Amino acid sequence: MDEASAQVRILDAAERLCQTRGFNGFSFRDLAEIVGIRSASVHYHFPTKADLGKALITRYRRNMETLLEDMERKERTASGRIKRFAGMLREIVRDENRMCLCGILAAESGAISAEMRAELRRFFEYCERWLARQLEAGRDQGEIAFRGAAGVAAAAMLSTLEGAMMTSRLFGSDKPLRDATQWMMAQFAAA
Amino acid sequence: MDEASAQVRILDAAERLCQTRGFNGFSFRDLAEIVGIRSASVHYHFPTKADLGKALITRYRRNMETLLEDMERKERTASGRIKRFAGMLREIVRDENRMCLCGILAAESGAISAEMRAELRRFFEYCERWLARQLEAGRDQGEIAFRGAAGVAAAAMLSTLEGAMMTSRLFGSDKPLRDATQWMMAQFAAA
DNA sequence: GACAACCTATCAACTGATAGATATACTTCT
DNA sequence: AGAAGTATATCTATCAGTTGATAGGTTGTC
Repeated sequence: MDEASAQVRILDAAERLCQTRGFNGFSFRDLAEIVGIRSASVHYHFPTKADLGKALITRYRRNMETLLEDMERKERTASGRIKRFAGMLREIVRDENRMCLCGILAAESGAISAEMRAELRRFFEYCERWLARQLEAGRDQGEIAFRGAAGVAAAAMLSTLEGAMMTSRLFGSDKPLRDATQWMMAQFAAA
Repeated sequence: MDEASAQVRILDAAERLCQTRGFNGFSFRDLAEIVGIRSASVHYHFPTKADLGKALITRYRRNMETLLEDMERKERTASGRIKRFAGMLREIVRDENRMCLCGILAAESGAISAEMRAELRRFFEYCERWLARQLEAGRDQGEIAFRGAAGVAAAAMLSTLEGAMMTSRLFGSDKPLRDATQWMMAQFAAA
């Protein structure tokens, strides 16, 4: 038996399916089949699909927050931390050609609930703030160079990575994402 | 009455709906209702949804090719042409918060047919080649500066723009895309 | 009379969602 | 300790609505 609770296993299955097929690309029955229960039991844990979607994003964001905060302690240089962040995204693409959960949901943002959208925004805002913090720290250390506001650069960075994930997925290779990461790091390299 | 043929009006409606809700976010009946015919008639023009999707991408790509080739004649500087390209994307976001058709389909690429995916790749390859050509022309003129292969820079550029479109859409504002465009142009500005 | 472009009518499959029964485990009371 | 009650998590069965798709009839034009 799987040790994890049904709730967790439902979220795991939903996350993977959403990352590969999009939010409208899987059903409660798909989840039920994977988890090994009936679709009514999935509804017991997440009454509506919007509830499930919201829980999905919240968990994804919290997990990302934990990972990034851990990284802030463990990785010494700012550019190292940013590279590791990009590496996390690369792992997602590598594993079954998945897309960032929030990236695919942002693309589908016209087809999801307002609550899901609000939660999504929080994810992007958090990532941007984190990246901006790394950029500023790197600039203070003379390790990273850039002109203009750190926030704008961080947003552009995130856009580049999310966009490159999409392309990588489409071409079934992590090369576009690797290239984009390298190009981007070069933009921020101190002269 | 609308002058355009039913086929064109179906594609117009499908394009808009796909850009806002994704490929799984609209039905043959949605299209029929907008165009003012019955869903069976939509199937007459496009037997399956994959057929429709493929036609959608092909038309979008051909249209983009025409626009970009025209632009190559009309706009004198390379940076001007690239800015105009970004401006085209901005217009899409501004108009009902739409997303680039091929961007949203790339995000959903796990949920579409192999034929659609192949057609999608052609779109991205074309855009990348076009951007790379502009970058090289700009560098020759001393108007644009960058290190490394033009192809890699062009791919990164396209990723940045597509990613920023996603973010703009999510936040319901074209500011992220505007900021990303400006940041990107600054990266390529000749010193 | 042939063809293109539409129509009506219908299909089986799938969708998200609900009502209500059942089983199991933990409290609480005698 | 044992009975009774309660909460949680699952089940079966079913719903109405939507989906992509098809068969076959109708209309209008060259």
